[in-house]
Amino acid sequence: MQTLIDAQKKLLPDLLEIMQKRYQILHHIRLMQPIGRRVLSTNLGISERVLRSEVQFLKEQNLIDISSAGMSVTPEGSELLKNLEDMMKEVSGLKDLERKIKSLLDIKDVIVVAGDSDLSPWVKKEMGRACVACMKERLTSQSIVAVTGGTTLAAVAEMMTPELKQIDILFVPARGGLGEDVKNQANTICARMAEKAMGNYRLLHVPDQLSDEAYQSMIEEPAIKEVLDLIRSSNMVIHGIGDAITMAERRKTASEEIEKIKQRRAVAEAFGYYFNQEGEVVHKVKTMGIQLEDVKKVEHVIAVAGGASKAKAIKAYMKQAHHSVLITDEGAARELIRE
Amino acid sequence: MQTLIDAQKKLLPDLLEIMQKRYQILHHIRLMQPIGRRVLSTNLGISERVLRSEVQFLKEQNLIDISSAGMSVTPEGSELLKNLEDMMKEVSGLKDLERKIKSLLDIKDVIVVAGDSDLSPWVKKEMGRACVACMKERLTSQSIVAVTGGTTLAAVAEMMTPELKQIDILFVPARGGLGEDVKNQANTICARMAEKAMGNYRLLHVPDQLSDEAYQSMIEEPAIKEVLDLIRSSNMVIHGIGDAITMAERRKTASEEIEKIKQRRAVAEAFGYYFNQEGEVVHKVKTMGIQLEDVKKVEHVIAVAGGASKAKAIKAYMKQAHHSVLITDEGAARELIRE
DNA sequence: TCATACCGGGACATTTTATGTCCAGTGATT
DNA sequence: AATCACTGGACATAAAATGTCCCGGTATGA
Repeated sequence: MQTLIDAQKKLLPDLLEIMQKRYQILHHIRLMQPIGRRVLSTNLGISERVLRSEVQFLKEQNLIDISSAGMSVTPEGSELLKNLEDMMKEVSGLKDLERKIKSLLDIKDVIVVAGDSDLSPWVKKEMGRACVACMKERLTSQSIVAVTGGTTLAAVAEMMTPELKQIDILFVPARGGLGEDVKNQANTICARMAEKAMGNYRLLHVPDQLSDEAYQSMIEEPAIKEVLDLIRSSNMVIHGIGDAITMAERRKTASEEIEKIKQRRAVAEAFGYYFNQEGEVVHKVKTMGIQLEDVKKVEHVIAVAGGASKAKAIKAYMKQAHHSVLITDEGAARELIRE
Repeated sequence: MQTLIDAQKKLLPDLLEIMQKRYQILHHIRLMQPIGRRVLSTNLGISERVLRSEVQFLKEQNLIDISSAGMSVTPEGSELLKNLEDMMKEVSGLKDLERKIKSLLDIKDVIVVAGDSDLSPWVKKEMGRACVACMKERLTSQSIVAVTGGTTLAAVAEMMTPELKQIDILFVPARGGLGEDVKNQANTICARMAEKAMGNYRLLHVPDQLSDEAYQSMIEEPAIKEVLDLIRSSNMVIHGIGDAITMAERRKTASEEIEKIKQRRAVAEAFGYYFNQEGEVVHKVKTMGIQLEDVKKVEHVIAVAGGASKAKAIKAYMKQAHHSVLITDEGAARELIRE
């Protein structure tokens, strides 16, 4: 296939451009459906008129439906997107990025989606979609999936779709409260994801701040203990990666702790752990649930994080996570390579 | 790969058309280089102006060179042609033809090139090129290649190129004089092919008509004997297939022999043997060199013949040559299947 | 050495296609 | 009922493709 694409690049570069344009349009429609021409055209940065011509074409090809509510892709269009995804990545150089980053960070697998989530919010959704596809590839029957919080994971949850094959999936939050907004808490996301996947879920109801005694007694609670056991026996973990300072500040972290984090030069954060540039743990939020050493034993670990601003954090975290799959975006990927 | 192309076709319905057009242009340029626009455009049946646009494009892509002598393909263009050959065949249905004919005639391998050598003379060249490629695939070091005469074989010789790998090839004529024009005699073609291939060759200088005694004494000649031994130990035979009557008439065949050939319903001819519809030998020209039973023992036998008019002959001959590889053209192939 | 035929490429009219611009009609939502 | 975002028709205009003509250069053969 590689040779075919290379040959096409030489023999019809002009057509490949058109193809990319149409693919991108279809892609965006799927992402934002139902959507109107105006919004879409400004989003894609092309004039409304040319979008209109293309849209008409896509409609004639039965790849999209057009209604008064806006445009949306047909099953056929969806199928097409799936079939062309790899090739378009190849054409646009994303595959190349993936290969480079995989060898640069020396990790299991890398998926790079187009765009930069710092600049365009929809890129997160795209990462979410990629993550879901990645999950489905790796899930076997009777899986327990542990998820963390964060806006990126929220996007993953939003893009979740029910599994067609009869697979029982149980979603659990990876760790207890880390001090986030309700919307971005692991519990919320866990429930949302399970709902979208038509799977089951268990939650971990633990207050953020706990005295040691209370902590010990909670652990002994049968209801809690059961969930904790499930978490520890999960065979897939999906988590985000954050910039250390940003995360610490977003959470209601005590100022002395923030000081400590800064002093120890933490750059990355993931499921409550803070890492320095070398990938060493310099701080951890005290809460129950999965621990770093547990994660290393989990079969599938998928890290999702994008945006040029997170490149440094990704690099640092990945230094100790060669076992993981990384899902990121073009912005972060290019930044990673540039360094 | 098919799904990829199908998907591409949905996004770009005329992709294949354009690809085929450009491929065909490049292809023809290689075949007829150096060539000018006018000749090429009439040959391809497209207007000179659109050819000009395409040619300009190909030049910009560095696929062809343009000089005052005409256009010729660059090494890069040549590489591209090679890479795309299989796929273009698939697209244009030639691969399909190959498969059908292979099973229809039940032979080792079939290569079909585009066109009909009855209608366009350059198709012979194309078969020649295919034959050369086929030879190179099968040749090992230290090969002896026996070739016959005929215009088709002359085309093969013209398209011969030096072997890059250090392979010693010795060319010999398969059989002695069969009564052809000097230009199409096995000796001539043998020498030409060796020259083009930068290989060595031996010739077989025997008069066409010989009395039995003279024949016997010639065979004993050391110089002749040596060549005959080489011929019999050859590991590749390249030959054409002709229509029986046409061949008999072209050669200075005695009228009583022609009568005999006609009476016995010969339809095919190859290296001096005449075959009826069932593939049975009904006559043979008496000359030295390789015999039919020798041919059956040769490792690689390649038959080259094209043109709708030769379909019947090909079919007949192949009935007793399941061991051979057939190189033919679209015209003959379609005719073969139609029957 | 010269004539000739073929070569590429410049120039421009003409046709076809793509794009810009404006706006009418429609269905859903508030 | 009013509003809003959506589609789709219409038409001018810009751009690209194609047809047509011709020129100067160069290789080839007389």
